[in-house]
Amino acid sequence: MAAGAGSGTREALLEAAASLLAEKGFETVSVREITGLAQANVASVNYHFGSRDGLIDAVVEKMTDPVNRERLERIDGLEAAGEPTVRQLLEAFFDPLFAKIQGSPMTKNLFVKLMGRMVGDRPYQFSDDVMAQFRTVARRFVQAFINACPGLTPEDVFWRIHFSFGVMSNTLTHRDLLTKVSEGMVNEEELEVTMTRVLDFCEAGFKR
Amino acid sequence: MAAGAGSGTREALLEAAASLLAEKGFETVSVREITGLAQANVASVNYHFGSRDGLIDAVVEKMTDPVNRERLERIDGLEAAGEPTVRQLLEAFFDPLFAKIQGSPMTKNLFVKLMGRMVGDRPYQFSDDVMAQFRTVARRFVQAFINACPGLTPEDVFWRIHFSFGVMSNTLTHRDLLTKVSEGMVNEEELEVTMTRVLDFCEAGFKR
DNA sequence: AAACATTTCAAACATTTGTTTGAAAAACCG
DNA sequence: CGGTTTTTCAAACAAATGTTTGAAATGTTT
Repeated sequence: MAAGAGSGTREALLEAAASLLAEKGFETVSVREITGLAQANVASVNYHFGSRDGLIDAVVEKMTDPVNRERLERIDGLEAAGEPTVRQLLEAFFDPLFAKIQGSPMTKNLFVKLMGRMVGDRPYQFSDDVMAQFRTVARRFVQAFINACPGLTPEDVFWRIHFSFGVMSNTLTHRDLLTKVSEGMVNEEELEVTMTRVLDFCEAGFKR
Repeated sequence: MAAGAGSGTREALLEAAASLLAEKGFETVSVREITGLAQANVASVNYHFGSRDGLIDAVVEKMTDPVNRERLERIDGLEAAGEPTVRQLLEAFFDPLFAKIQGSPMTKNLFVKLMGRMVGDRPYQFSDDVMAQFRTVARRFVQAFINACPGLTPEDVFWRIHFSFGVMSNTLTHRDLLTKVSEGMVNEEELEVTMTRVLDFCEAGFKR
């Protein structure tokens, strides 16, 4: 049983699943769509991942793992240097996501949407591993945000973090929508520009 | 062919569909789940609404129609009295939603989630009627927001409206999540209180 | 009551879903 | 090479999907 190396089709399945999940959400993508895109047999999903859910969990884990790891590194660095500001915390939390997005082999749009769905879609539930990881990250950041907002109650801070999450999720998932809806008033722009907009908006929301 | 009056099962189907859609999203709810909850026959959906999609469209239309109508009335009133502020516009846009939520025969949580999903879920597409209605509302509000933000470019304003939408959608759909995740730091609260939080956050995001 | 339209319902429709099977093919190793 | 494990694949599985059917039941009108 080879542990690290991928078997070709295994990787192909992961990649195909990722782009389809990004495009259509977690519930509506079928095994046959995935294997079709990956040019693999229908049974390969169950062979390599045990089940459809196993494949989805694998996709999610593969993306969240390095992101959450870097988030912890970033906040470590910030706290070593003093008391981080709200802006710094927002960047420490969201930047690793952008970095992963930018460096993705997938087309950017797809990857971005997938990331957005991971926080937005229900009733998809993360695996216990991923969930535990998120809890660790959350605890660290929540405490840091509270420290960075002396004028706000912890409850207030909690809600604003939640709101920022919502902005991020919605923006990642439906960024292209605005160009369509705006009837020419909003042009396509680089992801980085959009993300600065998001950070500006959220940072302002923490002011009191 | 009776036009206005509902046939009992017709109403039951609409109500059952609404609560199930709210709970599980647009894609995962089956016709048999709906008819089961409504205590109606499987065929009744196709008889009364032509198809599953027809039923979903009917549910959405029934909720969006009065909300969008009142939004237009509210902005009419505001503009008749002068130049509305950002806060007033946010309230004019979101209050009709809350009003409908509060007055719903459904349990609040379900209705709230359904409303949230209507802007958040993909790849659900509104019917052409509903879409046209939204476009009308959007045009009015966008222009008013632009007027209310002389320091911002139309593009900036557009994005911030989009962000506010995201906050609202995410909050409506996943409001209960925060209580679970916060590990006791955030208590359940009235919807109205949460909505004030949302408005505060969004209003701040429009400042420059 | 008779005639008509509307609504319900059990049963079956054809597809599609995720998963399993068992044998064939490929890869690996001594 | 021969033996073993790993991987592929066509076919079939049971279950669930939205939809259709045609006859019963109900309601309405004359």
